Amino acid sequence: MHGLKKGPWTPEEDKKLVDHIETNGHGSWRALPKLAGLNRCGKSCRLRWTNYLRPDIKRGKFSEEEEQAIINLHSVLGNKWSTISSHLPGRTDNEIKNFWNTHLKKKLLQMGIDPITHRPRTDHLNLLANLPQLLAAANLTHLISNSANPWDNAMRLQQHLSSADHQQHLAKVQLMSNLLQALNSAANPPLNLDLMMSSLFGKQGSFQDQRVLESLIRMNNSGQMEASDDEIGNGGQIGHFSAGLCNPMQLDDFTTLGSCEPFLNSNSSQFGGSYCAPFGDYISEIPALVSATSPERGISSINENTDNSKYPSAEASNPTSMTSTTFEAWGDHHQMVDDEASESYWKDIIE
DNA sequence: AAGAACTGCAACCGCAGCGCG
DNA sequence: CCGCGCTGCGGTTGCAGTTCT
Repeated sequence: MHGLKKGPWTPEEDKKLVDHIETNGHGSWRALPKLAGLNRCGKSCRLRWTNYLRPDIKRGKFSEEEEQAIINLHSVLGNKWSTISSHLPGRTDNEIKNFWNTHLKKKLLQMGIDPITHRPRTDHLNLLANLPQLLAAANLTHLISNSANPWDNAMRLQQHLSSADHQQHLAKVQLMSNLLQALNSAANPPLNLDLMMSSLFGKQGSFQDQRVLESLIRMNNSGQMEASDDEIGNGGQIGHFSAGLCNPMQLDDFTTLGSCEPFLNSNSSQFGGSYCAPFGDYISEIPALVSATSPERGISSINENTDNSKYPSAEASNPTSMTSTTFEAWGDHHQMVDDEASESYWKDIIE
């Protein structure tokens, strides 16, 4: 039909719509505009009502709990905004979609998490430069996803963030990252391991700490870490590793990194994820946020029980080719009770 | 102070699914 | 089974408000 009004609604139009629906219900949306005396299409009326005028709509900022719920639900459901909104009373799919696109997506990206796959990003190879964020994400996502009830997450998160122990680990990681930037500088002299160990970890440095550092230094001194032109152009970020590092022989040097649990968290060994990263085991310790599958295929694979190879493979280098799920990613034998509770919780939601 | 760039949100568009004749 | 109309959904756009330069 010609001449139908489009664009923002006026208060008068809103009133007409509300009055009509309150007295008659919406009935057929197509017929409604005529009955209500509105020069709008039915679709526009429906949208206005469901996204804005409905009396049960909750307006205002999303709470931490809602935020975590959205992240968890999105990791399982993908962009099923209406399904997600059905689990958040008073929130519309449009509002959640907007909130995701404007806030949560950016937040996850900043944490080094791919908002589509909910896994740590592998699209940029300068992983070391993002180590602090990745590890923070690993710790955070571990907290988020190990809860049987997502509403508990905010509390857990808060407790965790105040943990001095955790902050100490992050500080170490930050130091490591900074150190590696220095390693990658133009001067690049051979390095004194003992000096660095004492600087970084004091006399308390563990054997694991030392092994990690040794590996990094060995890489540096043997010239395996190179800064790309792009990264130099990016203000001298730490160099990425040459593609050759996905070669198993060279990866041998990195397997020691898999044992650096102090940098991750005390339970990091439970993460059985397996995707290619220049750091092999080390990065594979970091879990997906919730689902290790991309949302597009996540639901159908919830019940799969694929055996992920421990080491990077060509297939595993493609995040979208992952077959493991969240629940598998938590994997192995640790915290089975929590994991099972979590799995059933999300299964319930999906069903 | 002014213009540019960015951000957030309401609204629109096009498509898919469903029910009905 | 097919076509049609309706509804709901997800992606995208447009614009007002805010921040930056």
